[in-house]
Parts: sequence; C-alpha cells; structure tokens
Amino acid sequence: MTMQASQAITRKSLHHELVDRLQTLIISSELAPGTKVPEKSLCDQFGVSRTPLREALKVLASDGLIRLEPNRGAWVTQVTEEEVEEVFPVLGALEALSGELACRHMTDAEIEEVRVLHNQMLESYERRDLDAYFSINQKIHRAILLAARNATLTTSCQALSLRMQRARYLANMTEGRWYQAVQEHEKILKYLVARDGQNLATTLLKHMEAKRVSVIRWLQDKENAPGSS
Amino acid sequence: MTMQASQAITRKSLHHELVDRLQTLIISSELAPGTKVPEKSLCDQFGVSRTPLREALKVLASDGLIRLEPNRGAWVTQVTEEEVEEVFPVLGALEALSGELACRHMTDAEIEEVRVLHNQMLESYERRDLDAYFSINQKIHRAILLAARNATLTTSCQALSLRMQRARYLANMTEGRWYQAVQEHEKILKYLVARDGQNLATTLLKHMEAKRVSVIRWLQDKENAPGSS
DNA sequence: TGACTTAATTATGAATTCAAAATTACGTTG
DNA sequence: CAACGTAATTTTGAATTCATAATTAAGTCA
Repeated sequence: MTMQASQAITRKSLHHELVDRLQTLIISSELAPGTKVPEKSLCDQFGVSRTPLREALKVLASDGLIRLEPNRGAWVTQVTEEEVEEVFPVLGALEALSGELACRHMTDAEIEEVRVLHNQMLESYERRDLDAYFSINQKIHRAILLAARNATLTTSCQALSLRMQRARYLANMTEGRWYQAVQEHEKILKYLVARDGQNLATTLLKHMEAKRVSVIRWLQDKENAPGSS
Repeated sequence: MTMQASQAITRKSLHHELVDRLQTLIISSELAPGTKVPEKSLCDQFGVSRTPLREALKVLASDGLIRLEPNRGAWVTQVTEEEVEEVFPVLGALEALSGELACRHMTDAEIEEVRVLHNQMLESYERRDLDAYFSINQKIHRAILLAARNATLTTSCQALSLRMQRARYLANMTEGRWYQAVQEHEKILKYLVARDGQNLATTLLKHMEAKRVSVIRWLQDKENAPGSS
C-alpha cells in the first residue's frame, strides 16, 4: 500500500513544509525522544528524496529538537532535567515581556477573546478534561504572545515552547497543581483586563516557574517509575 | 574544477562549518545586506558542492540572517527599523536575565576578569578606538552571559545579537552616546561586583534600550544620507 | 562457546545530475 | 526607438549517484 501520492507534498517550500511536519511528529511523540530519526522511512512516507529531508533535519537540529551525530545520523532529543532548568527561565523572561507588551498593544476585542478562552478553560477544568485544558491554555498564551506585536518574540518563544511541549503535554498534573494553575490564570486575566503590564509580567513569570517545578517533578517521577508510556 | 585546496574545509560537520563561515561573512558585511547570496561563487570559494551550502542557508534563514525566496534564491536580510524595534526589547529581556543569573553563579575570579576587561575598555574609550571598544564590550557581555550558566540563554542571545551585530558594529556613536554607554558600564560592573542581580538586570535593560535608540537614530541618518559605505 | 577478525551490508555525507523556473538576451513590430 | 514577445541561458530545487564511515553478519581460532 504505497499511498504517498495522497501525502505527497507540493506546497511552497519543500524543506519548510518538512520542518513543520517533523516538528508535529516529534511533539506528538510519533518520533519518540531518544530514538533515531528514520531517514529512509520518512522519505518514503512523505514521498520526497533525502536532500530536502536532510535540509529540514539541519534546521530542526539548530532548534534543538534533534541532535546530529556526525556519520551516525539524527536522534530525537530527550527532555532532560538539565534542559528544563535552562529553558523555563528563558521562557519565563520572554513570556513576561510578552505580557508587558500585550498590555500596551492588545485591543479590547482581543482581551474579550481571551476572556472567552479563559472561561472555556475553566469549564474544561471542571470537567477534568486535561486535553481540552492544555489546548485552550496554549491558545491563551499564544493570544497574549501575538498581542505583543513582536514577531521576533513570537518566534523565540515558540521555538522554546516546542522543546518543552512534549514534556509539558504529558505532565500528569496533580490535582493541587492544576488548581494552582487555574488560580494563576485568574490573575493573568485580571491583570490583562486592567492592562497592568508590570503585574502581568510578574504573574506570567511565576506561572512559568511553577510549571518548571511541576515538569521537573514529573521527570523525576518518570525516572523512578519508567516504562509506562 | 579544482584549486579549492587553499580554503577547502575538512573539519567536523561541513554544513556546520559553513554556517559559521557564512555568519562571519554576513557580519563583516562581505556579504552585504540586501544583496543576493552568490551560491555558485561561495561553492567555488569554499570548495564544496551546493548541497552542504544550501543546508547551511536553510539554517541561516531560520536564524533570520538571510531570506529565502522560493525559486529566486537567498538574500542577505537588511537591518530594518522594524526589526531593531523588535529584537532589542527581546535581547534586553534576555540580557537582564543573564545579569540576574550571572550574579548568582559567577565566580570571584570571573568577576575579576570582567573588571580587567572593563578597564581595558575604558582605555580604548580614552583613545577613541572604536574597534577595540566594541570588541572588548562584546567580551564583557559575553562573559556575563556565560556566567549565567545557561546554554539555552546563551544560544538565544547570540542568535539575536548576530542579527543586530552588523548594524551595531557600524553604528557611528556620537560622543554623547559613547560617554553615556561608558557610564552605564560603570554601573554594570558595580552591580556585578555587589552581586546585585536586580539592579544589574535593570541596568542591562536600560543599556539595551539606549542602544536601540542609538541604532535607530543611525538607521534614520543612514536613510537620509545613503551611499557612503 | 566466546572473544576477536574480517567481510558484507547498510547508512551517511556530499557531489553530481536533471527538470523546472526565472532571468537575460535577442529579435520583431508598431 | 520603445514595448512586447520569444528563444537562449542561467539559476534553483530536488532526485540521484557515489565514496566513505559505521554497523551488522560471518568466520576463525583459542
């Protein structure tokens, strides 16, 4: 069953398209952390030759999603404690900035959109629907980021978020942490509505710090009780 | 086709080496902003085929140093006002973080090294030696960055710095701005020695903001009096 | 059997080739 | 001569090919 015709890529820049697709595969763990990137099989799957695929791998490597070992191929990077301790502070600083800028530039309509998302998120929290919660959560953070009106900031933030996403998405929040996160989001909305950039920045920073602790804890648990995907 | 021997590349990963070399060419303006990247001539110059060169171009494009136009090749990006307004705030936030972390992690010996550099910088200021000043200036910022002990932060900062470097390096500081910058550096050293992370962060942020203004002014002057390179 | 060599296979890195697109050069016509 | 259209050339994007390094398999000998 060679159905690569259906999946064959034609749009704009091939390597760029491949970067997107590979990112998706990595975030969704279809390409599992620590495993080798199956160059040949991906070429078959996407119906492309090795040249554009390898171009995409170089880009992903510079973003830290994969690691290139000379003459030994590409490997999906693991989310390590060390990396988490590095990335979250940086992400915190960037999100804080995005909050500050968003307070200056966000339209009232956009704030209203965030309020709607916020309420949807509360609902999914009530339902204990973690998937929905994460999805809406991301939309809120993204809305704030976009409202900062700074493409460079957006790019930098997203690149780092991507690296954490696998880890964060699967982080089985405790009931306590989940409640805490919701409380933090109440404050985020409050300060956004008040256009209080300073306090929003501080809150987003603390929010990220709490996430860091949560993810670290999850990584440590996983280490002690490995195996179950 | 031969004679590539003189500059031929042999070290580790070819595309990685090419990324480095091309960055250097771009920063030094040997590849001038706004011009087309001469793929063929670079291949000849480096003695490599197009494949690894194009891999490097993809990476540089994702870092924003060049722009890829589908079917039309690669172009060295211009430093625009818009971009400066975007990048400097982000860089400011990151340098502020680096200052905060550096105060926690820097060894006394490392602080001493910064002091030495600082004094050298003052000397080059007295001599009005702009090249030396910039070079030492960069070393100081880099020392602080490395002392933050955060590889992710280092990478992010440097990527953004690179994009600004062409513009900043050529920024013909006014006497007034130069004096101001030196004063700012006095404070930076002071707070570093005191390990006052909060104030160091604030100072670095202001320092970057002042640089932004300076570069913007330079860009505007350049626009009104173009041509002279 | 098990450690060590050596040969076969496979995967990787980079050059080359090839089709398609864009650019340039040329010629025509008004 | 200028504007347009067509042909030749060059450049680009991507597949293919090729040399080399790494991995696996097979064979040898204690």
